[in-house]
Amino acid sequence: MHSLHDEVLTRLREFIVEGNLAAGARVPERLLCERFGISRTPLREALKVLASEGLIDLLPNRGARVRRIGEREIVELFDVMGGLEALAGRLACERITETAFAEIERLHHEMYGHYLRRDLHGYFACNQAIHDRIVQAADNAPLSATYASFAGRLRRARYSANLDANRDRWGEAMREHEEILDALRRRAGAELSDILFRHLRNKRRAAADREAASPSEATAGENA
Amino acid sequence: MHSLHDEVLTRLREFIVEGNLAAGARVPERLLCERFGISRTPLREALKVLASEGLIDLLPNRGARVRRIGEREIVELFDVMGGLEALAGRLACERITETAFAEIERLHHEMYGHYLRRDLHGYFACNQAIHDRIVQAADNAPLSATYASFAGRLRRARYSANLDANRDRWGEAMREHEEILDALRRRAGAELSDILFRHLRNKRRAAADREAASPSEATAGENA
DNA sequence: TCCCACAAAATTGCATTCATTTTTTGCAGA
DNA sequence: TCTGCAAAAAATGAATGCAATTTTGTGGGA
Repeated sequence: MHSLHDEVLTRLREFIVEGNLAAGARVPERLLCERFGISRTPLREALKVLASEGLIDLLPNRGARVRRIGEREIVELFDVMGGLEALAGRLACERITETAFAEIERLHHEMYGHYLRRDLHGYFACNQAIHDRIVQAADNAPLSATYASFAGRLRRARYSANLDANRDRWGEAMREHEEILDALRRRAGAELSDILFRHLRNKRRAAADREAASPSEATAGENA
Repeated sequence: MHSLHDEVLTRLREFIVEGNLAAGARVPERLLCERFGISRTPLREALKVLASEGLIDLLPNRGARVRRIGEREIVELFDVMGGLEALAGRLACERITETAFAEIERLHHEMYGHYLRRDLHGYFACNQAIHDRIVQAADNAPLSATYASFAGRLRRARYSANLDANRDRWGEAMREHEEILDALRRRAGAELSDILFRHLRNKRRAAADREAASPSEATAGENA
């Protein structure tokens, strides 16, 4: 689709998710119009959509502001992600093909290699790939879309459970992934569902701990 | 907020969810503008949002059409609802207050009364209320919003698992609700989560069976 | 009768314009 | 210097205008 609105929507979403605008900052219509080389109409349409996605707030007569995500909301978003992954795992157990499972297994072993070599970057890439593959294997379009949307919101909050700062958690996460693979191999849906939710919970806890240790701008000035 | 856009969005969403527009039908901008007494700009903004919510399709240069929901997608939506309720149940076990639980328990007994009296209408009202209370008890804003959105999409498809046509299912559903209340009472999160997902699965299956028995316009002409 | 080409009408996407509201600026008075 | 207020400037919300695309209607030819 070569719709101007859609392109602006995608680009603006990317722009915000990537954190190019400070939290709480005004989203300057005029400036963005110039940046994208369009008039206000399509930009405003995109803003309404982004607001419905929860990325920005729309204050009546006061324009759009990048949504400020507080501690509380991050916890809530993590829990929803956990619920969605739990669902994905359960559905994946019902539908996953042998080849798709083999691919996840391969990624798992590759990830283990990164773990042994203490290669954080490679580990994260595999980790993300595995979770994405599980969602893909669930083969449920609305689920995939919702998952992507929430992942974007969390990414905007710049919350990466940086294991480097919390090495104990790394081993724990690796063990959890062993359980994940095992449950998936046995196609134990309910079990995998439970493991995945707890996995996300632990990830959230690790992120929270890390945040408590070195608070970033995400928490500072939250009630400004 | 007295924003024209927001009011139009809400009204138009309601209008579509309630099924006032036939599936696959064109959404006539001009007509709706007159009906709502507004110009095209705020209406078009609302259309973009509704498209992002999955209620309508936006074809480039061809206007908006009410989204046609096929069998496949209904199954997918039911599964997501199941996943969301499963999550809500788990979170509710962690956070629910005694008074909130007591209210659900009361609704449960009231529902049981309707069941005994074969009062389908009262039964459904209580049933819905219980599920809503569980989501409320989860106390998670993004979850509540997502749940409401999916509920709307399913409602648009006019899928009510009409127990009247499938009396066997009624008893089964009632037993499942006994399990739900029991797990919630024991604050058994993982268990409740599992029961709720299976509960929705069974509801979906009942709906599908009923649909197979007497196919409505929702399935007829799906590939038109 | 059926089919296709072609022009008229309607519809869409986006830009521009206009009225209101908010925000900033400037200045008088304490 | 600081405060309060009024006017200017800017920004927002919505309507209108305009070019481009699609849809509809009609007539000619097979």
